[in-house]
Amino acid sequence: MTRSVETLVKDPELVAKRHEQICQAALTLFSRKGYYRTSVREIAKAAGLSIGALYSYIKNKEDIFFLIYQRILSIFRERMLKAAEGIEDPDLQLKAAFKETLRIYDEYRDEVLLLYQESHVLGRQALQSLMEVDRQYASFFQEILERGNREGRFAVKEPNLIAVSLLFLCAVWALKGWNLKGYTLDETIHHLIPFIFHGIKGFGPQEEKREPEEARDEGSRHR
Amino acid sequence: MTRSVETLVKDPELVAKRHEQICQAALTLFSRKGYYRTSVREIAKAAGLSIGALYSYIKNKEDIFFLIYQRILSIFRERMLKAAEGIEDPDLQLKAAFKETLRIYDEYRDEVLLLYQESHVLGRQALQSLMEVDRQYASFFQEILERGNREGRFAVKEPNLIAVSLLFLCAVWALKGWNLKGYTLDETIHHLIPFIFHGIKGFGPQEEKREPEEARDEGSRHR
Amino acid sequence: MTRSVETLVKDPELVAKRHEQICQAALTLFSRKGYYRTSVREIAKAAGLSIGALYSYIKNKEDIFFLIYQRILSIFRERMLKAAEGIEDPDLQLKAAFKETLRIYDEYRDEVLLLYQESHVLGRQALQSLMEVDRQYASFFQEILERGNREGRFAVKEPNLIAVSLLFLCAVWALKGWNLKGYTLDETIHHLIPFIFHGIKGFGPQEEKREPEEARDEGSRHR
Amino acid sequence: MTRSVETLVKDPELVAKRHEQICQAALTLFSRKGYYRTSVREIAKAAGLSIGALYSYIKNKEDIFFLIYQRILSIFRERMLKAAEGIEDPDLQLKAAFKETLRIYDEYRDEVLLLYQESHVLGRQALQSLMEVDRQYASFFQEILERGNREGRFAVKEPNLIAVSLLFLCAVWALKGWNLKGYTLDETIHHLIPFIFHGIKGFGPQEEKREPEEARDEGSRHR
DNA sequence: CATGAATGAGTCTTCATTCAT
DNA sequence: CATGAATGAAGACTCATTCAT
Repeated sequence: MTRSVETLVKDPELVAKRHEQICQAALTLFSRKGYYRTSVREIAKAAGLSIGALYSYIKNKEDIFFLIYQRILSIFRERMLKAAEGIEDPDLQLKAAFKETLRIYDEYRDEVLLLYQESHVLGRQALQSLMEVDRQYASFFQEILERGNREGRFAVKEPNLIAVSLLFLCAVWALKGWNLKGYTLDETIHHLIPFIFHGIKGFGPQEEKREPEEARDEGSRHR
Repeated sequence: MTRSVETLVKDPELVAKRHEQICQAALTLFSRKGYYRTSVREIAKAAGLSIGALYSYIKNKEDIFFLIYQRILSIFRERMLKAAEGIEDPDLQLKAAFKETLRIYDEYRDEVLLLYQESHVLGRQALQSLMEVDRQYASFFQEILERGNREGRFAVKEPNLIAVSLLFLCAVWALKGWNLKGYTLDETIHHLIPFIFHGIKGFGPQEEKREPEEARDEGSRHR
Repeated sequence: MTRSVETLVKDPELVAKRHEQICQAALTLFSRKGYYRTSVREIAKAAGLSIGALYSYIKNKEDIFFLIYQRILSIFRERMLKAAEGIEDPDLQLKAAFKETLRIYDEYRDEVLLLYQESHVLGRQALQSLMEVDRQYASFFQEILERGNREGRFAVKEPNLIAVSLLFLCAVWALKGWNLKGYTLDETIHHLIPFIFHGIKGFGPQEEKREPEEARDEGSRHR
Repeated sequence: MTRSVETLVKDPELVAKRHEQICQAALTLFSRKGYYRTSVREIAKAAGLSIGALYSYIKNKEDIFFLIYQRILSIFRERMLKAAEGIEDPDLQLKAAFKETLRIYDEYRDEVLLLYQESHVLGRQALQSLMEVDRQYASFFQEILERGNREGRFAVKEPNLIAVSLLFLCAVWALKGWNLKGYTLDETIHHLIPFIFHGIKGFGPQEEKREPEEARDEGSRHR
């Protein structure tokens, strides 16, 4: 967060445009070959820039990673907050947040993998801010849980711990997808939510509130 | 699994001893700096070997990674199976398996991190076998769940999906530990298990079976 | 022939210039110390390039060898064909071809030595094309011999075998020069030609056709 | 010649036996892969010795080459001298010497190739002595030529030059054999001798002296 | 005499980064 | 702003040779 990518070029629009190109190109390459196996030359070529030009928009190879990572975090946060905002019912809000996060992680699976696999590329500082974002993200879940507790809807002894776990669980799909090839994303969501709510025992009260707007694809038929 | 590390030196005892040294040294370095930031020279020095000597016990830098990864997998499988074998009650067996896995992941946190972060270092083949092991590991959880279902103790619609998720959840501690600094390992286990059994609703039947032998550290007092 | 040297740098003129530098430098070193005893670093230094720069004009160390060898072959073929073309009289044409080849081999003695001594550096493919060129070169001699036979001027039973032998004989000077230190190149040519025409018996018809244009340096005084 | 291979082991018989093993093994490898591409390890293994043992019978890798080369030279000289000794008639003696040399070169083709291709491996000293042997070998041909001249049988203006050329010509078969695949060794000899005697004109007196003892395989029928 | 583990200098090669044009 | 040639430090790996057992 504190850190930023210094550019030689000053025109902010151009910078934004170029950064977009660079991220696009680098992400594909990083996903396929990993950060270290990808050379700056390749990124430049894939981005349609000369090396010289590339280096007018970044200072380091690390910067490229940082660029991607910044982009991801802002997208994630934004989308998730938007998806869950204004929902009063804790059950529905948690569901919405969880579902959206899974969807995002699915959509940005490459990016998620990158964050998990190559985050050590980032220096201390950047790593700290990544963790900070993660914590914020988790605390968003935590607040829902706590509200649910207060309203007598949840019975979560350690909301912090469970929030972190829930957020982490969202990454199963992205990180262990190869182990879940039998399921679609929606099926995964569909079956994961009851687990989250009632565990493997699954004998909690069954009368769930319906979410009218999404009844088709994952609705409340389950459990 | 099929693949093995060819060595110039033939004495198996010496090879084992040296491989131990190498793994020890490499693991520390890999954990601290990542695979690519660690040079073979450093590993050699840390292992107390000359580069030449090191290279008579491995063929590649990749081999070093493979060595570590082989070691981890065999340890994990063995310990987990032993910890859960012979337990009749599905609740207790699942608890035992889950707890042991978390404990192992804690004990071998560096290794787990390595597996998650640098596994792309492995070529196709090795990667396949890693996935295979993961699948086996998961299917062990799956069988417990299925037995629990049959005996009317669990109500898990998709044992496969949930098994993968449970296994994945074991990695929270190792991968997100920095976000759980407030908790000890035992606390984490202690609070995660009810979540797994009853979800965030937590209103399932509360009379849990005690595990006589381990009542002290995680017993059923909670909830 | 098919194979070519890929370069990172694209400007063809620059590439040509650098390749020239590299060949020059490498040839000297290879001649003095052999291919394997010469390090790429030395070549770079001798060529006035940094290693990095050198490697943007070649892909391999082998490429350097290939470059030299390509250069030699094209020079040789061109010069020899030009020297002998358009001569009607078989005696004179063979003489011209033989003399020119010896001259070339003298001028490019280092290169010839390299071809004989280090050609095994080349992979299968390049080796094949080297042999092919050699065969073409020999078949040029063969055609002269066959025409001489048809015109009743030569009596060569196996033109192919003798052509190969003649071409090979051209390499004496380059390969066994140290054993012929008493002779100049011209003396060598001067005395080798009668041997080729009449053998050690040397009692063939003595009235040789003069070659007006070169009467001075090697003329028909001999025999 | 002056130089010799120092051995740690003192028993001369054992040394001789081991040297034999080493030469055998090394020759095969050198022929296939060249001197530099062959590692001492490989030689040791191929010779059925441990590296340690190998190094008790040589001081250097170069020594191995020297060993082979010494062996070749002594064999060559011995066989050639024996083959030609005591023949009075210069024609027959030259023929005998030439034929035997070709045969030797054929039999020891690998070794000949080695001498031509890798002789630069030898240091100054060894190289000098190799040249010396070559000179001696050539001067043997030279003496025959000179005697032939004196007896009015040959008309060789520069016996030295022609002797060197003749000796060199013997190597065609070994060095350019791949270009002479159509011919057998005997055919090659059979057609090369008339060339040497009468050149490409081939119109010298045809009444050749027969060599009674070898009339079958290459006799004077030809021409 | 034999063994083979150990040594480490040296090899080829890559790649992030700079800077003159 | 763009280009891309140049730089050279650093990396993985090989291999001749030694020496303790």
